[in-house]
Amino acid sequence: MLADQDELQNETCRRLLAAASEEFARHGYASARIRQIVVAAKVNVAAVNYYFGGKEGLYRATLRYLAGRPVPAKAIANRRGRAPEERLQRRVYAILDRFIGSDRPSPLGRILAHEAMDPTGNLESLIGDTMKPEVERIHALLREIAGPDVPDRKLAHAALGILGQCVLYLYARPTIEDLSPGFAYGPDTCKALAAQITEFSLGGIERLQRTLGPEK
Amino acid sequence: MLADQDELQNETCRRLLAAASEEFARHGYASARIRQIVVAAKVNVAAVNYYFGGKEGLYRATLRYLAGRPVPAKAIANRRGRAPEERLQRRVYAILDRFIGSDRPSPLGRILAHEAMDPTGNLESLIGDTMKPEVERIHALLREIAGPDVPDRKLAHAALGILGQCVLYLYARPTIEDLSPGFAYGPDTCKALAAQITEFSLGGIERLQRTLGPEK
DNA sequence: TCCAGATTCAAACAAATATTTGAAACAACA
DNA sequence: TGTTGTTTCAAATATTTGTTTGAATCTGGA
Repeated sequence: MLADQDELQNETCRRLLAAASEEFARHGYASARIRQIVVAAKVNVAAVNYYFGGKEGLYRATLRYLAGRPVPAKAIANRRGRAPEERLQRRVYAILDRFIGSDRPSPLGRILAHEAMDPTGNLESLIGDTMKPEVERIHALLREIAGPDVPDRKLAHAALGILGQCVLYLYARPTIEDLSPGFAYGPDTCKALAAQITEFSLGGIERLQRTLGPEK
Repeated sequence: MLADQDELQNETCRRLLAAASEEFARHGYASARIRQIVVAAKVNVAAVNYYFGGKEGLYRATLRYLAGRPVPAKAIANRRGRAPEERLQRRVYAILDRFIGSDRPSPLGRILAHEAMDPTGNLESLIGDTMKPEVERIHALLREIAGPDVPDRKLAHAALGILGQCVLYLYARPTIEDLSPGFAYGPDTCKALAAQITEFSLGGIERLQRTLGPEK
């Protein structure tokens, strides 16, 4: 078995990880089929055990492989100095782009969703690596926007709400396509959705401020 | 094999359906284990094929069994005459209550989520029976609230956003519990969440109206 | 009581699946 | 070229899982 950092140097490993990402993303750990993976990777069955020690090892390596990938460069440009509202929109866009930016659903996002529905024991670390920082950043931005008077609990809930609006498009893709026919996934949609979600949520925050009573 | 309507008259069938609901809800169709179900139901393995013709038959019967259950009475009280804002909150509460109202996640909701992630071919009818009417009702309420000037596309998106905020708590339960420790699922939470989601979303709608330009 | 049909049961069966194996092919190097 | 360690391969194995089977048990009448 190779060390973690060597996995990507090896052609067989690379093809295996790529194919595994697709398969695990589509069906989740339990329903994913090793055979399907090795066929797609054009690799012999035994390679899985030779390099990764088995299905579970391959799964964990796949998680590392996906979570370790840097987020797309265009999404990170989130310079300071801009208004927090604009930075929020960029954050929202970054999430959407990572999850539904391409024409296909993001493997990492889908695995995360499967893991959330039927945990295999790797959920905590996955969340810690991917969602937690995201939610905390949003929470902090909301604090900047809302000022000090809105209680923290409400802002935390609002941050989750924003996340919820984003991940709905990831989790429930077939549902969405069924509910609003003509909805097309892709980069353009991504930008438009980011604008709408941000707009909608800013309104929500304003109302949270207002219902506190006017400027106590 | 029995006719659909007779399934609930039979003790064995009833126990089987109850156990199947739990197992399918936990793991989804593919990962659910017949053996697990029959052990939980205290029933012989052969009963599955005897009464339902196999795993798939049991699954379909389970879907009928769950989708056919009436929504809790307390949630339906949605009389006309009230302000649309209040009716919206009642709708949101109804969804939350159906999905996360009890201490345990709703089996129907979880199966829906599994089905959305890895469809077995029963998704369309499930959505048609449960989610679609819900989203349409919300959409109509939003129209009442927002007036005629906000474009339909934006309202449709807002309706999905509300749904997204609700289902996040269903889909991503372990994630939520990890992200905001101390969060407790239950009837009280349900009421509080409905209030917050509604409040937040009303703010979003207001802002949608405002960005149209003042009263064109 | 006896019979016929319905239901339950333990065991066997067949199909699918991850894993192992031992030999063959390959690569690096003296 | 010959040798050594690594990688690939087809086939065999063990395990899990849904399904079937045929006998045993139960049930409701004649």
